Amino acid sequence: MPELPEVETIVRGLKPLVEGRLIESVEIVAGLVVKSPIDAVEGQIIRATRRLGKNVLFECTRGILSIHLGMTGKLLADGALTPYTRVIFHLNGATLLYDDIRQFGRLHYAPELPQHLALIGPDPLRLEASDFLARLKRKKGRIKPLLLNQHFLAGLGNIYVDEALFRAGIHPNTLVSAISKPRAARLHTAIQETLHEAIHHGGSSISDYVDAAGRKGSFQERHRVYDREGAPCIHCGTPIRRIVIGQRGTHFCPKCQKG
DNA sequence: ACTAATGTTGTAGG
DNA sequence: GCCTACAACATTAG
Repeated sequence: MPELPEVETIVRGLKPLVEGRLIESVEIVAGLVVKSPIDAVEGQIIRATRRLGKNVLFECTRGILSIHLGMTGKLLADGALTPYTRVIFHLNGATLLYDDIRQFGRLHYAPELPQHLALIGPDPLRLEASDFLARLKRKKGRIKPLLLNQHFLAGLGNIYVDEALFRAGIHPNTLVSAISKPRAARLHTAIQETLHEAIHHGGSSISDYVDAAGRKGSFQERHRVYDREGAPCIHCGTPIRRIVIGQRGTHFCPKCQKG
């Protein structure tokens, strides 16, 4: 569910509500999502809250609590408990809930940034065009699975890859080696513009996503291809097509996005 | 009943 | 080592 813009929106909402607070206790309702002894954060203060790719990081007094929301994870400040509440963080003066229907999310605690997070790729919003081009040049295969790979760039998911490729006029099946330099530069711009606009609109709420206050985003109303199979392309009117690439549903305009 | 869903990871094969 | 396909994880919605 939550890609970079959704996680960014959650972190921005959470920041003023949790930073500086003491984690008094942690209640693990369902242990499936908990991957390391996170109750070690009890008694620690949340010094900073930030996003790393699609992960939410809570930098505490003596270590880092990292949360990946999987497909249906939610972090809710002072929300109501549901049948899907998996972890409850009791803070001094606030409650933070981790809700997750499918339980694909993961919570970790460690004194240092865990290896699986230290190895992810750069943030697409902080990546210069020249660096993006240099990284692309070293890769083989098709562009869509590459953009979904968190070791290449950290934060893009299925929605924003389809949207960015549409804006750049690139067919999702295109071999990376066949993308010209100007076209790759256009892709870099398209990725950043799409992410910035999505953050501005509070992310995309397709089915589950809500921010830390429980509010939906509105960027789904501005999707140009994602979840628009059969609907007319905003540029040429051609029906948007849906195919499968790399085992993921892929949406594109067959006229505006040629190989 | 069947399929697909905003994600990641381990395994196997080319 | 790199890339791809597939299954698995658990649950809901159409």
